[in-house]
Amino acid sequence: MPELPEVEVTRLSFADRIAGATVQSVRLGQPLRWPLGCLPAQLVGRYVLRVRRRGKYLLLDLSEGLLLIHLGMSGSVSFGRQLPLPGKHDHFEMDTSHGALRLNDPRRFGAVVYAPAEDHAIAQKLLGRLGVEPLGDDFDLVNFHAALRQRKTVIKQLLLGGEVVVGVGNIYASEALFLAGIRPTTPACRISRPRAARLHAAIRDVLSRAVTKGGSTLRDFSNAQGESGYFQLEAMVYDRAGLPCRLCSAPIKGIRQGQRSTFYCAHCQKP
DNA sequence: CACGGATCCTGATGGC
DNA sequence: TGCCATCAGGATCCGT
Repeated sequence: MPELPEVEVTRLSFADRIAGATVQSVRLGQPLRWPLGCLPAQLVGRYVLRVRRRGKYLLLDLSEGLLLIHLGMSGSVSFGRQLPLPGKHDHFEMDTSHGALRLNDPRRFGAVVYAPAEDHAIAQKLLGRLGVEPLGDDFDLVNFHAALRQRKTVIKQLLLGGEVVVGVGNIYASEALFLAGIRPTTPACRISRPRAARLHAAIRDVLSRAVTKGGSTLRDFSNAQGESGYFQLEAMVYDRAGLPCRLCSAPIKGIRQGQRSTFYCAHCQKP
């Protein structure tokens, strides 16, 4: 579910409300991808300074230390004073003076990790290899094209990898490549400067529009206030195999790349 | 080293 | 309240 827009929409939906709150208790459910890294009781009494985002991670700056939250494939966050009783897939809950923060994650690919302020290594291990933020000033065309030229991997896989640019997941990778007119199977190093420019613009465009629309999620995304972004942004190619291209009516192709589904229009997108 | 594949886990869906 | 195979928005680890 969560690519950059969904994570950012989640952040925006509770960052202001939780800022300044004091942690009152922490409850864990079943194990997530990684252990929390401290005793739940250790977080009690600290307060939440603010909530940032890096790639697909939510970063809660505490009065001492940092809490990293990743939503994995199926995670969603709720924050409120009157949450329903915890269900079987609620695997992290932090009660605060401003309300309860809860992670629901059926597949448990997500994680909540505490990084002590004095231990730089933990945050570094999770965040250290991440590429640039696509909606930030550091995402510039010259560096982007230079990075593409160094990589032999196909462009779809490179976008998903997150080492060049973060936040582009499986849906938006297909969508951005469609907008850029580039076939997902194209080796990154063979993309010319003008085509890299189109891709650069397409990534920013599709992600920023999705944030504005509240997260385009084509399935079950909802933000921390329970508001759904369902189908608010129309997919051009994602999950449309066999259906007519919205631009040229040619049938959309569905293929697999690295165990992930990819969709493209063979007429509108060139190798 | 860069790359491709297997892997973690639960739930939904569709064919039989 | 049928069974089985396949697929799902992520990211790490491991072998080559």
